[in-house]
Amino acid sequence: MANTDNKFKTVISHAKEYGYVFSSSEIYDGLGAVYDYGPNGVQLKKNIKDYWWKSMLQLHQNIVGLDASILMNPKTWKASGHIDAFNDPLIDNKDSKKRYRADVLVEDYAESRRQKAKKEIKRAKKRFGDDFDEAQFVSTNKRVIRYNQEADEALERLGKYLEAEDLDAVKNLIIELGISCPVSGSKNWADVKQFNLMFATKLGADSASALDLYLRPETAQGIFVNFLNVQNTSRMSIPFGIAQIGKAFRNEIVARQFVFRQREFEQMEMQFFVKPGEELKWFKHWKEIREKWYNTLGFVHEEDYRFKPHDKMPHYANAAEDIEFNYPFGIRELEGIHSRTDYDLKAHEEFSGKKMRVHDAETGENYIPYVIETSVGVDRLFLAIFSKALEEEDLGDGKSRTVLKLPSILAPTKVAVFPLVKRDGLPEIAKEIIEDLQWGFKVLYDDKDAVGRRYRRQDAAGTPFCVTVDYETKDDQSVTIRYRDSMEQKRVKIADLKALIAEELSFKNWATKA
RNA sequence: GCGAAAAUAGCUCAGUUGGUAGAGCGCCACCUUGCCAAGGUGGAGGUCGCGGGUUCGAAUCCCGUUUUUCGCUCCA
Repeated sequence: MANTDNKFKTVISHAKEYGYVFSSSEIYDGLGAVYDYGPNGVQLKKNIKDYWWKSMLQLHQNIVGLDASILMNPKTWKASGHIDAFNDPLIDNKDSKKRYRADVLVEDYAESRRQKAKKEIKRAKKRFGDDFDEAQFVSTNKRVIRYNQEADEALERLGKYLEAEDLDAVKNLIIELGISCPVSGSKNWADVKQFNLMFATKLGADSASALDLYLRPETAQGIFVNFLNVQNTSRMSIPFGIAQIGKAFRNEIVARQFVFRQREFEQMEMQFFVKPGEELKWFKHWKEIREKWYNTLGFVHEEDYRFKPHDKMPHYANAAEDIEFNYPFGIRELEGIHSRTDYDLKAHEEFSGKKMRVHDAETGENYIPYVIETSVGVDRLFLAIFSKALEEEDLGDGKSRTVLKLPSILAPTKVAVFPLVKRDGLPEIAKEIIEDLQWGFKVLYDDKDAVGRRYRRQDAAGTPFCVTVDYETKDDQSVTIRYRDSMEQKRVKIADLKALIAEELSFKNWATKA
């Protein structure tokens, strides 16, 4: 445990030290859970997005792109269910001025009942020793039965009231159960209120007549409301997909764990429209595609990531699985793959009065397509890739090196070019090489310190290739290329350098890795 | 939000029972060296997270606050 804590801290400080991630407005003490991407970070993030975008758009003839706005007509969120579902019931204690989630208070109460039951069992176990029959005791002991019953009943009623959106009943339940404020012990509760996780804002400079808006809490709705536009203009027919990368905003009550859970975050989503009844086949299909995609980045199934069906189905889905990644701080969600049925398009048809349908040439019927969604958190993927890549590698003889083994296709800087020494015309040759390579790749020049130290510096920054110009270069136009991961060196002609690196960074080679 | 821990130079940290801020690395300049980091000389850089209080005197003690990490909860 201490190990994983350290690993996460190492990841965070390495990200800062090498210009990947800074905390936002840091000189003013930052802002809770908001982060900025530095010079290397922005490039890595862009490369991740490009790799995903190409994998979706270039490799599928039936997927097209879209960039919808962050601001949308507020009716969108009524139709999507966010205004109703993106709410948490909160309750304030009037004495302590503390705010709690009303449902959690009841759940904590139920848990404390169960703890009491467990205590009884423990006590009995001690008393009866080896003869103790736990199952028998649990089903006959009056106090244990009562505690467990009280817990079950509280949870059952809570569920019923929340379902009915009866907030007064939730408050009365809290009072009836005698739940007190964990801080002050007070039972002086205010009314239960719904807390909205959407960022509210206003459209219009005149605040009196301004329209209440929300920053989008997910990018998906931008795709759904544009469904007809895209379908009509791109000559797509079912099945086809719409892909989008963009920011979304959520007023999380608790935002934490570095860039993992932020209030402002970026999503990469593809909504795939299919015939009703075929959705589970496509659901499986996209799971496989996404699995292969992660494998091309060197992610290992079951070791780095796994598929996890949802415990409770979202309101819009009839099948839902997460891809969870093994982060330094635990296994957490990275991507959601959902079968959203016709929930969204149907709702938009209802609320807008516009037909969200496609024509089936075979049956002659018009129908609302079903949707399979794959949705990745860009910042989460960034963190997954970055933390997996960061290694403290043991080189033997008590030596080690810090190396950031980013997939070369994603690395911010592709090549660093060094003159072995800073004289005798070697820097000039190095700069000539850079002038040529920079048309294809992000290249960097460094002539400070010993060359070995320069290699290590690039290892830590994640640069996959280093090219060194030495005295031999002047005689035979050859240089050494040194590989970050293996530390091996190869002698190549300057003329062959560009093609060699292009091959290493080829999208085709990466995307078709097994 | 509750509970726990932390905050001193760009980074990692030291700083004794309160007595005027230190090291290593990094950075800049010069010298030296030259294929896997940590040679020499010189230099820049800190109102010790912020605000109060106690004290003749606070990085150190007390209170508050902000930020970060961990546990509980939710999501991409």
